[in-house]
Amino acid sequence: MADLPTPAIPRDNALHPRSLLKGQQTRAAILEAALRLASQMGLEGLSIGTLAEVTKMSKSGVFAHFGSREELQICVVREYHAKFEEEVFYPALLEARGLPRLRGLFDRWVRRVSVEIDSGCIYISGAVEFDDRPGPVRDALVTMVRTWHVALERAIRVAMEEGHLRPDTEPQQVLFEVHGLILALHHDARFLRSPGAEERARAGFERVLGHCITAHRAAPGLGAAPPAARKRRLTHPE
Amino acid sequence: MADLPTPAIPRDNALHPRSLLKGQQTRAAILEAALRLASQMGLEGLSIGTLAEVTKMSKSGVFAHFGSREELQICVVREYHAKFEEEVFYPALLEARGLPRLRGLFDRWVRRVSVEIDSGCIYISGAVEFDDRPGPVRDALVTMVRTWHVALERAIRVAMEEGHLRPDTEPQQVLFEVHGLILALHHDARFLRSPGAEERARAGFERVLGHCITAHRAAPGLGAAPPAARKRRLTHPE
DNA sequence: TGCAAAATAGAACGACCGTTCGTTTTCGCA
DNA sequence: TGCGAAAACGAACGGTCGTTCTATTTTGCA
Repeated sequence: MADLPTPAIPRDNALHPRSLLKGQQTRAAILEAALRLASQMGLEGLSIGTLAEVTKMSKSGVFAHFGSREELQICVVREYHAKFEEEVFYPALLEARGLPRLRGLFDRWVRRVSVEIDSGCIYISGAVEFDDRPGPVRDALVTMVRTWHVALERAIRVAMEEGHLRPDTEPQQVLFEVHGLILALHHDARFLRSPGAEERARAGFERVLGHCITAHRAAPGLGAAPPAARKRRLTHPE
Repeated sequence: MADLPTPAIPRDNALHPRSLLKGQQTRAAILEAALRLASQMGLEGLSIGTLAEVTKMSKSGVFAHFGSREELQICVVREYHAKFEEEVFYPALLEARGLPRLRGLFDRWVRRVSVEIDSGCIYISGAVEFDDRPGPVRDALVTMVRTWHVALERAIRVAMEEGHLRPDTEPQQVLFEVHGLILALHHDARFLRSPGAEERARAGFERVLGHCITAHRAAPGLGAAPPAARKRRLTHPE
């Protein structure tokens, strides 16, 4: 279950060095536009016609790259996952094991949702759109979110092992509450457009930690990066 | 700014006693079906054609009662608000001022979201669907959610006045975190379908309260109902 | 009981949707 | 440079959508 099955990228051809074959690079361009569109209108609001307009292509031209709207949606979900990995997960791995890394994960998560104030988080909107619409799109979404949850839970457990969090901490409970803070941030900032949501999310995080932290004032700082961050990826459960 | 302008109910005609005029009662039936449909498919997924099938009417027959799809959506939002008021807000007013009432509000809120595990909360799904889609539907949603937030915040303040919560409690912060717990409950139960979400939400609530409670063990109980619960309604801000 | 008004039906509209298919253009490589 | 393959196009199909319009039925009350 290592990772995303990289879809149909032809072998690293030794001849055509770094330039993707034409098809792949327009496909990438379409996907980028689709990601932007889906962030605004939701995965269900993503239409091939609009996508064709934005990319200045014909509907059938766009369509040919994915074979069906559903496949397109799934590709968008995977693309979002990759971006999320890159911006939130990987950078946090460079911070010291335990509490600093956990803080790093949350901090980048908050930042991402805040940045997305006018673009929308596909995990969150997708969860609502597909919560009772079975099918491969829903499955892909669930897999991605579960992956992220597992990664977060692991970070919490590591913080316990390192002695930063009390041994009686319940990782699932902490995860639940922290995720709630992010959802509330998304709701208040994006929907209600009430200011101060980001600070409230951060304050809430500190309060959640305050409950299970051992060394009070363990300097919220960023310890020096560990010598060699092990190459690790988010891996999908099951 | 008292309340919902009761829409177009003809004067309580002394002659046709309790039976609504035919139009009003089929309108009510349509609205009920619409509420059920919108809970499953979201406000955007609500279509007049499907609604006509469900109610065994013609599309134009359904349409005539609302004049536009947008009006229908707004009516659904208002209907949901009324139900929410009835099931969550009013009953909690019968409990003792302060902490008991606050607990009552949260308890019923949780119960509602849990019951809705297979029906969907329109406040939550609507917030995601309309977070960047301006218009009267979004406005109606925001108004309703704000109303509920104000009511909750007032309950928190009352608990402070009663001395149940520490005077340095920040009502907005508590509200933010409690709302996050509900959103996480909705997400985990409905989307991830992970068991135990309800208990985690309740545990989180107790932990949030634990931070600002004064008299530890103030018996989570339900004090006798106050002699005369003042007739109060959720009133919309602004 | 009868008549005006209200409620419902039914057909049709234009717009957009995802998808198919045959053609034309462009690309990648010998 | 030229040729086969890949990519993009453009028109069309069947379907659903919200909405409009004109009949037809049902209702409420004199």
